[in-house]
Amino acid sequence: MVKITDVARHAGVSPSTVSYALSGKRPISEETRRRVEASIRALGYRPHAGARALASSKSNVLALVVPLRAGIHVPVVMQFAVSVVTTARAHDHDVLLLTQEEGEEGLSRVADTALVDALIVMDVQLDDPRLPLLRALERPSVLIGFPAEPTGLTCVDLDFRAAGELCVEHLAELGHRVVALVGSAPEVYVRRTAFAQRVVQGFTAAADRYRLSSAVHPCAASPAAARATAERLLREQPALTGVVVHNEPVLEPLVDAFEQLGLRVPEDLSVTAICPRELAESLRVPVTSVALPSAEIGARAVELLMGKLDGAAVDESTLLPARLTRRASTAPRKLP
Amino acid sequence: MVKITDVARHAGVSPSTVSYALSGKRPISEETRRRVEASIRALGYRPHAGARALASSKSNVLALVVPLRAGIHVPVVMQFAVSVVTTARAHDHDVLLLTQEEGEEGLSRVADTALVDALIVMDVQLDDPRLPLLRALERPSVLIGFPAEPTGLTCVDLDFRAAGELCVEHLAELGHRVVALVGSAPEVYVRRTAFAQRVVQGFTAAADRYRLSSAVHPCAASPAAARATAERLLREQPALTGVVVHNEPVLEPLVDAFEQLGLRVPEDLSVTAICPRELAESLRVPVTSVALPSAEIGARAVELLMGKLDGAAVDESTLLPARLTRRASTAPRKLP
DNA sequence: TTGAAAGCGCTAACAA
DNA sequence: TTGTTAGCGCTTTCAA
Repeated sequence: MVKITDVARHAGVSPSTVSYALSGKRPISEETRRRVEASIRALGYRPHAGARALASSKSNVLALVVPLRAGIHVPVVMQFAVSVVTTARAHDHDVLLLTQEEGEEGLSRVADTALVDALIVMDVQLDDPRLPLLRALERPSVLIGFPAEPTGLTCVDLDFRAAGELCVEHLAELGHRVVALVGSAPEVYVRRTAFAQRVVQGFTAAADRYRLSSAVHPCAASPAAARATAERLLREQPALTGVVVHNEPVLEPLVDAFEQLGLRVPEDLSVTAICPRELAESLRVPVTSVALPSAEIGARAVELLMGKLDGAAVDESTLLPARLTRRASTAPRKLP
Repeated sequence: MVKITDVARHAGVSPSTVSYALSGKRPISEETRRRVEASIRALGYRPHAGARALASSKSNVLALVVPLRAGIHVPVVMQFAVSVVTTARAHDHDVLLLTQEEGEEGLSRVADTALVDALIVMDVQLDDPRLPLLRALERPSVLIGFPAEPTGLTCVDLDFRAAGELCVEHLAELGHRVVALVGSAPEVYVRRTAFAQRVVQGFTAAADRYRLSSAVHPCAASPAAARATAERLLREQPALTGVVVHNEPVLEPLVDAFEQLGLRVPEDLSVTAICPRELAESLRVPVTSVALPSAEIGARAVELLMGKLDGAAVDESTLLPARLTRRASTAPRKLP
């Protein structure tokens, strides 16, 4: 293995000069820098990560905790993960993958052993059991999602409450008076997952504000559940003309089910969704939607973390604004 | 930060005794072990990962390279990743996540800096550009998938060739004479992704052996493409009665498309798939399938790597046997 | 602008 | 069964 002393000897300088040439933490003459760089290339030198971590107390690794539970939409998780890795690499960091299963013990393990410098936690619940630990940890962390009590934590997410409101407002402005929210799987609510709760809050608040008749239906992530939900909606709210869907895997089967039940989208029923843009665009009838910007959220999480690692004061709360894009699935209510 | 010398002092032993008590690499008296463990707990000691890696030249971290390209089915990738992480943790290792994008440079970076002890590479192409590097690397690796020339590499995968054969054999034995393979997205074949190619080989070989009339159709991962493929199949092979689907996102829309075109499954058309078991079971008509055991493959990859890290001689090639499960989507051919 | 040298916290060879 | 000690390869302070 080539080490820093080998490079130093080859370049005719001291090891510290090589180190500084690499880190840029002190000025190096043009001439010396060139020699050092040439030697590094000639010898194929790569600094040893462990030695670096030991000497500098920085591992340049971030932990990413991904959820693996019922009701979460896997492609969205992957998009997050990829954007976290990509952004982290742009900041010269790597990403260690942890599963939710490892729980609090996993978090303290990687933090306390200095395996990672900082942590990103996904799928936060309103009353997440990991919060006290994250607050106490000596390493910075960023949550993707807002718990009920975010004080002392750094959180980033789409403004899901606004997303729920925007969908209802859009439907209300199109003249719809009876609306429903088809939400995530029941387990997601049982766990009090933050983002799901906030959509419900936004939906309900806006529906009340506009004096709409409204209902909320959790829905499991299967075509069968989608069909059952569609049937139930029509039974319980026969005058229904507006639906908000916050459940990716169910969006397409739900629209299909409505059409099979004789409701044309958007002629008889307007549908809006909160989901990744690509999904909304990919349906046979492109769906009016509030985009879920996974890549942006992941990138933002990493950047916040980099700020904290640099000792900067960063915003405790980053709510990415919800924006609604009109597509073919919504239309003014037909007058009876 | 609590360090090993603190623990040693607290327990009244030497640092090496603490180290050995932790690693079990030499016998420790019951009495001493108890004292050491008590001190570790009392002080909340956690060994510093970097210091460990430096002294032992083992980081206890594996690299996992995940694909992010068109035509790969994201949930399957996540299943792999999760099973790799879970299995790695069972062997006291962590997992560093790399994206395909980082390419060969990313592999040598994490290997040469000793950030990781070993690597797992997914989405291998028949003539993967990373193979020479992986062969030359001083650290062990395992490929998920078989390249054209696997000599000198350790590979694990489902026996996709056998999977393709099994599906055809099953159809042939049910009396079907005209069959088609609906494969992965065209890009996947352009890249010569190993598993997709092998399915085609198995499908074709078995069809020839049984003297079936057969055709292969790559298909993009969208409902629209599924529908177009269904129409094309019926146009080009009007006597078609058996279909093999090797394309997860397309399975359900394809079956729907066939039914809308007036073909009942399985009465008019028998459908088999190569896909995760859960997907095959979840359709309205459960699909006869060869299961893609992602979790098993991921676990096996980690175990092979652990063997190699322990200096064991492991099989160069691990082909998990393909097994076909009959479900409701296949039936004997109706006689005309 | 550069060099010398003291650690960073741990493991493992050597010695007892 | 245990202790002593020499590194592991790098960063960073101190000194020039």
